Amino acid sequence: MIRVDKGEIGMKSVQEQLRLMEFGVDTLLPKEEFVEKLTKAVKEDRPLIVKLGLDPTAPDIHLGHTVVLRKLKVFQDLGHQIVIVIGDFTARIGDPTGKSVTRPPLDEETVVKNAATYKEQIFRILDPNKTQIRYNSEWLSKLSFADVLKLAGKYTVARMLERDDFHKRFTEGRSIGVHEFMYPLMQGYDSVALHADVEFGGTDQTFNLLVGRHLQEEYGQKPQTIITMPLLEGLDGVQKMSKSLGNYIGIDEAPTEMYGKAMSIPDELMMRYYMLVTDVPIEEQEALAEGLKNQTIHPRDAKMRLAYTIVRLYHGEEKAKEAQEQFIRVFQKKALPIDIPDYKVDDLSAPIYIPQLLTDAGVTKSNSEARRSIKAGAFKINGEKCQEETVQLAADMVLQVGKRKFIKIK
RNA sequence: GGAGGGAUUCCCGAGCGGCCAAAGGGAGCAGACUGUAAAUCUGCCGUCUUCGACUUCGAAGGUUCGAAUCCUUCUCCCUCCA
Repeated sequence: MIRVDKGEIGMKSVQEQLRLMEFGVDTLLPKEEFVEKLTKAVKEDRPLIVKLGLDPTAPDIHLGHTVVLRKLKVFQDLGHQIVIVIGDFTARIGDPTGKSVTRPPLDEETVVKNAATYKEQIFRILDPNKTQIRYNSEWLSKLSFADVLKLAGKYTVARMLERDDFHKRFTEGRSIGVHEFMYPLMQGYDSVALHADVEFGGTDQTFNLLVGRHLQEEYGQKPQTIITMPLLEGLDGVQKMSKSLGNYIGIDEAPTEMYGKAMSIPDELMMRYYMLVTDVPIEEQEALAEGLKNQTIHPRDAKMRLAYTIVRLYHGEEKAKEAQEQFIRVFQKKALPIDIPDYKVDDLSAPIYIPQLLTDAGVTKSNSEARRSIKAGAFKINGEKCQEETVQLAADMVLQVGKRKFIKIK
């Protein structure tokens, strides 16, 4: 059983809490049961135990991951108890969700390392003093084979096969390891072990979350409420944000980088980003949406505020301001950025082969790419287009490739 | 266990002895236009100081003046039968 701090739950009415909780969620079910639970919690001044399970696979958190974390933060601010379960034990199987093949298990060292990185990044959103971190090996590794059999007996193969990805793999003749069936059961058992009142996840987690409900009932507990958050589309506006697709904004990225990336999201996604990855109050979001609709607010300005807000959340007010100024300077006024990275050149006395220099400086990936850029007219020296490959350079010259890559010769 | 099909450049996908660094599409990059949005048009899209050279078509060998294309072995994937 989980230890909980008391005393803060009654601060806001059930109605008010519900409004904040529900904003932006994909599904919350079952609703009435949750309202009942929440009402009781407020009355008894007993925080809800809100669980989020994380698989310590990819340790770098991007905005897509923050969707769920932001909502948890809302719950936390309302006084509820957040419990992050790091699936160190389940990682040995690998969540089969959405996968068409069996995932390779992670070794222990990687799991530990990833978990540490995770924790650090999670706490940039959640309050570490009010968040519990648990590892599911804590209870799962203690189960005997008999316990496991009992657990496995609570669910049927047919129901497992209802799950879309399993179903697909099964009908397509792809292999499903028996142990993969255990994954949802283990995740569900986490809820049992923690007596979770609520479990969060992405929409792709729905099945696993439901298994948790089922198991809790089987073990004589009140089943948890499940809340799923939408998957955030990436910068391309189509596919979900993910590192492998390169369409993400990492929460560790530099302020200007973050700001720029945020400005490049499609207009249609703007309000969605506001809703899912910022802390802008609901009323203000509604006002913005209204303003955009009747064209009293320029989409660019709304997006600038979004970009500003995102940077502010991870780097603070000051950096956000700087990033915004930089953006206006470079992209609206087409001036040079404030701090251009220096690049030392040993000998400026003779003309220099530019492609090599650009590649060495990390501005282009290869000499060939650099040559192409120069040919395409994307290369500028001090703002002047230059199509020569070998150029006599001087100190303090600013070389530019494309719109956003600059270096200053030293 | 048996029979067959396949593996091509970031992805999909043509090519099936020379004209192939390899069609086409997607993604990406750049230019114009803009609000670093969208849409559109244009160029690029293996590496190399590039009218040339070098390394690529699952891996290793072989045949040939010449192979992504033919042969052998190996690895992996798929389909059907049991």
